[in-house]
Amino acid sequence: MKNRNCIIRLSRYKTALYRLKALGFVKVFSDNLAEAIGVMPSQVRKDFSLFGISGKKRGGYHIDALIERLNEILGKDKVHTVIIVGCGHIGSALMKYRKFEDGGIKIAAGFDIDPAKHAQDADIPVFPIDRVKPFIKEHNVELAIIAVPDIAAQQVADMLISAGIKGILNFAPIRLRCPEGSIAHNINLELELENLIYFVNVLKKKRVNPDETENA
Amino acid sequence: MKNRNCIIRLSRYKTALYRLKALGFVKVFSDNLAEAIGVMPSQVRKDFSLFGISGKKRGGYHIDALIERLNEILGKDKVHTVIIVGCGHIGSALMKYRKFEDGGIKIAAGFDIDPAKHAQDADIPVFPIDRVKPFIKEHNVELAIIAVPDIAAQQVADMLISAGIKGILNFAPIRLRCPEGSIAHNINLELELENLIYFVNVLKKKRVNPDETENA
DNA sequence: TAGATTGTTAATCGATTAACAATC
DNA sequence: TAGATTGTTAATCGATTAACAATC
Repeated sequence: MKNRNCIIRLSRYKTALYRLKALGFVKVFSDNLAEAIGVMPSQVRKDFSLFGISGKKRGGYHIDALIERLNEILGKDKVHTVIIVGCGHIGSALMKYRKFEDGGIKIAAGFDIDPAKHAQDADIPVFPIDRVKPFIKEHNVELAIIAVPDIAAQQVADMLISAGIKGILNFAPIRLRCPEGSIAHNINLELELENLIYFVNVLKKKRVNPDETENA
Repeated sequence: MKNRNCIIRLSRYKTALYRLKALGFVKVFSDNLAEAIGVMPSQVRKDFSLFGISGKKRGGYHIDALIERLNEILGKDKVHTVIIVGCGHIGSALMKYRKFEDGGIKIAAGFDIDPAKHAQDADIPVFPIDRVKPFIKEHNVELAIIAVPDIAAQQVADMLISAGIKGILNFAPIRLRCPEGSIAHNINLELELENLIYFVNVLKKKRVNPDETENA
């Protein structure tokens, strides 16, 4: 169904389509897209049918139309404004992350508790944290990135949501709880690395003992 | 089975266990852990049985022993050395990321093509990129974080793997292909935000039309 | 003992894949 | 037309959940 994996695949199809387009292709078949992102052709057609995307039997899908439709589904047909709360190492790196801008995501401002981080006249200004609520309301911001220490994260999230934020991308190593009507996705960097370490170890054991193979 | 989700759950159990331990608890039941990370108690017991972790009927699991066992399974019973290739915004933020150090992950060095980034005497030194191969071999490094521009990422990955790297955590917005015996996990920041945007839009549609509800 | 909790087996659920009729 | 490709239905697969006997 229209679960997280499915939506992620839509993004990947889109990326692949931009590449094919740049290569001069005009239309594409489900096999091409399947191959490009590493799934079965029936998965591609299934995903598309879920969103009412149709091609032409024998003629495949028109790349331009498909990109446009995918962007529409993913909400990428308009620019989205995002604020970043917590301008430490991670937060300020994200403020300067180019792919956001290229992808129609506008980082409007940063907020931090530390006066040394404040920079009201910078390209992307950094304001004191107590300015975040009025800022959200004034600019109708719906998306926020949280990059504060873990102990502060839930409190910051609650505050942002009460001010009108609907979606949070959280880099603090804690799973945020959200009331209905808002949503948080968590990126836990240490967990990702820990996970990788596990699978590297599995790989190493396989080398030594190729019989006891288990799937990774 | 022992898939990615299962391993991620092990990490989450571990986090929850440290918290319970800090709160003074000594033993824990499958319900407590289930509650803590938001799964069913039978999921917890199933996960544990997959790794031969056993408790006492009626007595639950001993927290200290459980933490130790989980760390062992996850390979966290030893310190892991990691290098970072690409010391731009993201790369240098990760170099300073405290949670890695706290979690027994040692960032040994950074590497960058840009001489302006080099800092051979810094706390975590940054070397020219052509020093990476000898460095990997000399220090037996198996893990790398890639934070270079997307066009360079695959080439860098190939080079690292040929030098002995087994696991790559990739921040370039491209899916790395790896030969057998090595593995890459990809973190695509724009895709994460795009995904969040989609689910926020679903939420907003639900508000307007609560009937046509679909699962997020 | 009675009651609670594990460990495992069986049932359910949902997502992926295969198959194939429709049709260009 | 013959052959290729879609769109959808049915089959498969795997992961999660429920159930329950064992036992502390």
